[in-house]
Formats: sequence, C-alpha cells, structure tokens
Amino acid sequence: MATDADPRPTRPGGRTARVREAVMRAAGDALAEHGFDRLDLADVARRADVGKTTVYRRWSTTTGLVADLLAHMAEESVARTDTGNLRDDLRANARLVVRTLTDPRQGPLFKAVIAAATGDPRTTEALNRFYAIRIAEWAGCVDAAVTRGELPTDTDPHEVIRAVSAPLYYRLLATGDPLDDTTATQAADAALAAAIAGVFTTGTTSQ
Amino acid sequence: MATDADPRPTRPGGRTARVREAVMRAAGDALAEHGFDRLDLADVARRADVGKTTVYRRWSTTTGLVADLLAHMAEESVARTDTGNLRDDLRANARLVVRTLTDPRQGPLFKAVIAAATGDPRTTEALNRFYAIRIAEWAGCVDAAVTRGELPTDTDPHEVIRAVSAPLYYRLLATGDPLDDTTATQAADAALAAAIAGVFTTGTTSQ
DNA sequence: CTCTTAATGGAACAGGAGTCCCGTTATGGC
DNA sequence: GCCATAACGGGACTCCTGTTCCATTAAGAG
Repeated sequence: MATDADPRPTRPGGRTARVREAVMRAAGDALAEHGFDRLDLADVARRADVGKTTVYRRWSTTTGLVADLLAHMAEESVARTDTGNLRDDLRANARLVVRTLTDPRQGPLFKAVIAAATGDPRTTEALNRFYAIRIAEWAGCVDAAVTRGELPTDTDPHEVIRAVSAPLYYRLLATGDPLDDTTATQAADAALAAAIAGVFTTGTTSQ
Repeated sequence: MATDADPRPTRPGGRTARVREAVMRAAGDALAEHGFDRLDLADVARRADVGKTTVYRRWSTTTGLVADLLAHMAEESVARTDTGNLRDDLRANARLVVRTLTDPRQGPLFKAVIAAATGDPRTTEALNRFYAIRIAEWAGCVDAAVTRGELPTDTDPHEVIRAVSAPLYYRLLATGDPLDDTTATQAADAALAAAIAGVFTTGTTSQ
C-alpha cells in the first residue's frame, strides 16, 4: 500500500537514508511554496535530485508522502521552557506557536500539511500523532503547576495545552485574523483563566 | 479571471440561476464525499446535470468554485438562540458547531472547504468572510451580557465567540480528539471563564 | 410574437500526472 | 574483495484533467 514507508527495510543504510532525507526536505519546500493541492511528485523528485520512479515507488501518493513527512517532523523535538511559573510557560508556548505559524516557510507548510490530512485517513492519523507528541511535550509544565497547587488537582494537562494552541490555529485556518504577540498572550491567558476556573478538570464540568 | 462569479451578469434569470443552484449543491456533495483534493469539475458537472464546459467557463478552477460555494453558504443564515443567559447561549453555540462538524455531510464539507482555502488567496478571503459573518451573528448575545453587566465593559464580543469555536475546530483539523456534547460544554465554559477574567478586553491584557 | 445574443452543451483536442519496463548502481553478507 | 539483490534511474506509455471550437437553446427587450 501507500506510505508503507518501510517499517523494516531490508537495506536501510547509506543511500536509502540519504534519499529519504533529500525527499523530505524537498517535499517540505514544495509544500511551503505551492501548497498541498499543487504538490507534484515529479517536482519533488527533481528538487531532491532523485528519480521520479523512486518517489512513486516508496511513497505512491502525495498524501502518503505527507504522512511520512509528518512522521519525520514528529521525530524532531522542540525545546520547551520551564520557568516554574505557569503563566510564563503558557505564554512562551503561545509565542512559539505564533512564531512557527507566521514563519514564511513553516506557516504555509503547516497549512499544507493540515489540508493534506483532511482528505486521507492515514495522513490524518500521522497529523494526530504529531500533535499528540507536541502537546505531551508541553503538558509537563501544567503538571508541575498542579503539583504546586496552582490548579485544581484533577486538571487535564493536555486539555490546557490544547486550549493555548486552538485559538491560534483557528485564526490561521478559518478567520484569518492577525497572529501576533498580543494574540499569543491572550490565548495563553485565556487558557490559564479557564484552567483556574476548573473547566479542564476531568469527570465533571463546572456548573 | 476565476471566480468572477458574475458580479453583474447581463442575463441572470431562470436558467443561469438554476445552473448555479445545481452546481453549488453538486459541488457540496462532491466535496463532502471525496474531499477537496479529489474534486473534479467534470464530476460536479455530471452530478448537476450540466455541461462540463459551463462549469469550467463560469468557475474556471476548483478553488474558484469553492470560493463561490462559500459565498453561497454565507448567504444562508442560521437561527441563533438568545436565552438572556450568556452561559446557555455560548453552550448552545458550541453544541451547534459540534453538531455541524460531526454531521456526516457538513463535517467533511467544512474540512474540504478549509483545505481548499489553504491554497488560494481568493478562497481564503471567502472563507474569512464566511466566518466573520457567522461570528458577527452570535456576537449579539455577548453584547447583551456586557450590557447586563455580566462581563467587563470593554469586552470584545467577537473574541468571545471565536474562543468558543476555536477548540472545536482545533480538534476537527489537528488533534482528532472526539467532538461531543462534553467538549462543547467545555469549550463554551472555557470561553466564558476567560471572558469573565477580562482576557478578552480591548486595550490591555490582564496582568 | 420575433429577434438578438447571452449562456449552455457536445465532442474533439492537448498537456501533464502517474505507471511500467528494464537496465544500472551500490548495499551488506560472506 | 566478490556476489546476490535491494534500491534507484531513465524513458516510453497511458489515462485523465482541463481547453477549445462550434452548434444549440432560451432569456429578455421591443
């Protein structure tokens, strides 16, 4: 099938790995420049200095390629701040997201990747996994805040982190409203206020 | 150009209007079934019982067609509740969004439309306009709450409504987490808590 | 009702994305 | 270092998306 992406290739050394790296980079560039709907595997092959046949053989479809690209992106972790102050941590997270989404390469890339995921279950799964990893990386600072007694004990840390990103992505994808430091701060503060109010506690909703 | 969508057609009567209606419906069906990346204008023409040439002539590209579809969707307004209780209004709004996004036809359609908008400026603009209209429709109940003194006087009503939808769309498009009544309530309550805390006031952010 | 022409429909045509075949390269076991 | 073969590369081929041309239909003014 598509995206088998060689779960255990018989010969993963040198060349195969080089090809994958080159194609991943080329795919990212192509997506950032033209968007997903104009993604052409022949173009990716050219950019990567790789045979067109190779790209079709290993990834089959554009969605298959994007799914593997997401796995590749998930592999590289991003450093996270941990100031010991939840508000500052959340604001740092929000600013990081804003910086990523407004970056001339990353922004269009994220848009393209999300667009690709809307049409293919396998890519959707890869995208979900990517965000699950990123969210889990930041959940730690919420956990610490709960331990320090700043938030209700049964607060769901993942839910708080999601609440920070959500308005920023909503702006990027749906409303088109500006993404800047002010909106980042607002997103972080809104998530914090809701968390303190106990909205993100498991089991019961605040009544 | 694309999407001229006949700003002032010289002969908009009967047939032209019928064709547009049929094509809009067919485009919505096709998008909901196959997603944007597999949208074929010839297929849309067949579904609408219309000549392929007609579709290409009037809308040119798939993104042009989606842009017009968004304008068409923006024209139909959705009734809004106004119970006089902000929490209930926001929860009703959240439940409406969840019901829409989980609907077997509407959900995939919204995904497809957002995917289309990521690749084309004209479609992006149409999508932004669509959400601007929908958000403005619901801003009224927040305004009323401000008047009643339930929220700080300089609260931005649009920001509150956006805050309700954002986590739901984030789930739909990015994380893939479930969308149900519980998440709807949570989204509404989170927005309310943040609004009460004064996060959505204009000018200054809560310090 | 008649006439002009905007708008549509059918069919042939062109370009490009994706497939297939087979020769070439270089990995990894011996 | 040598060999079997996994993996890659080039080019011809196919099919489908999108274009063009011209005949046909019907809107709307008089």
